[in-house]
Amino acid sequence: MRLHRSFYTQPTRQLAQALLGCRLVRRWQGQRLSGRIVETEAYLGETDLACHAHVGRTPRNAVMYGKPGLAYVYFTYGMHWMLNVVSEAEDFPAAVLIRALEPLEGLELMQQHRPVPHSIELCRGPAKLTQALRIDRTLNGVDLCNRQGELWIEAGEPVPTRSVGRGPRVGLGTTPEPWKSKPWRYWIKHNQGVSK
DNA sequence: AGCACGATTAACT
DNA sequence: GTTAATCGTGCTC
Repeated sequence: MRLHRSFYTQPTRQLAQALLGCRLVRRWQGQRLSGRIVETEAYLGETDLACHAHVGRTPRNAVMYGKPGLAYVYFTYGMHWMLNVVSEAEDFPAAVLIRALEPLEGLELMQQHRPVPHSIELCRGPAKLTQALRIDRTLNGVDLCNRQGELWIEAGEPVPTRSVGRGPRVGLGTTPEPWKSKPWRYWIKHNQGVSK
């Protein structure tokens, strides 16, 4: 069952933790490609200088101002796509970046999209999982709650708080403090699918 | 019209 | 540890 809209209206950091253990599903050529979410990051509105919305509303980040439960997919470094889930209320620009999955279904197709020696490496990174699941600009703005959609999230075994690791977000480069060090990255402790 | 840079990855030394 | 790959975006001129 697809997660209901109300799930995505949670406060963003809470949602980032609640998404751990859930199953991200992509329908591709009639088959299911899926993985368990094991690592996320929260991006929290215009005041968060690490968030794309810190410059205000632009054509690129407009989806983040939309309904909770939309997919915000953006292009970066000239070659990579990143998947985010829009959170909280409409007009408040916040989202959760999905950074890593533990592959569950459709591993053979994922290997065709992204050949690797061991299946645990298929989705161990934000740009790796979008390659493996064939997520790109065509999915920017799609509604994860739409019954007809080709991308959605299903509930999983909840992860107890004691099993959730936290730390600073990755790759922020020139983002000023204190935003650069806010511990808004979450992962499942001791999980092999978490990115390096 | 031109520029600097990025929520990364893989392939180097 | 360092760096090239590669191009859309937002800002300056």
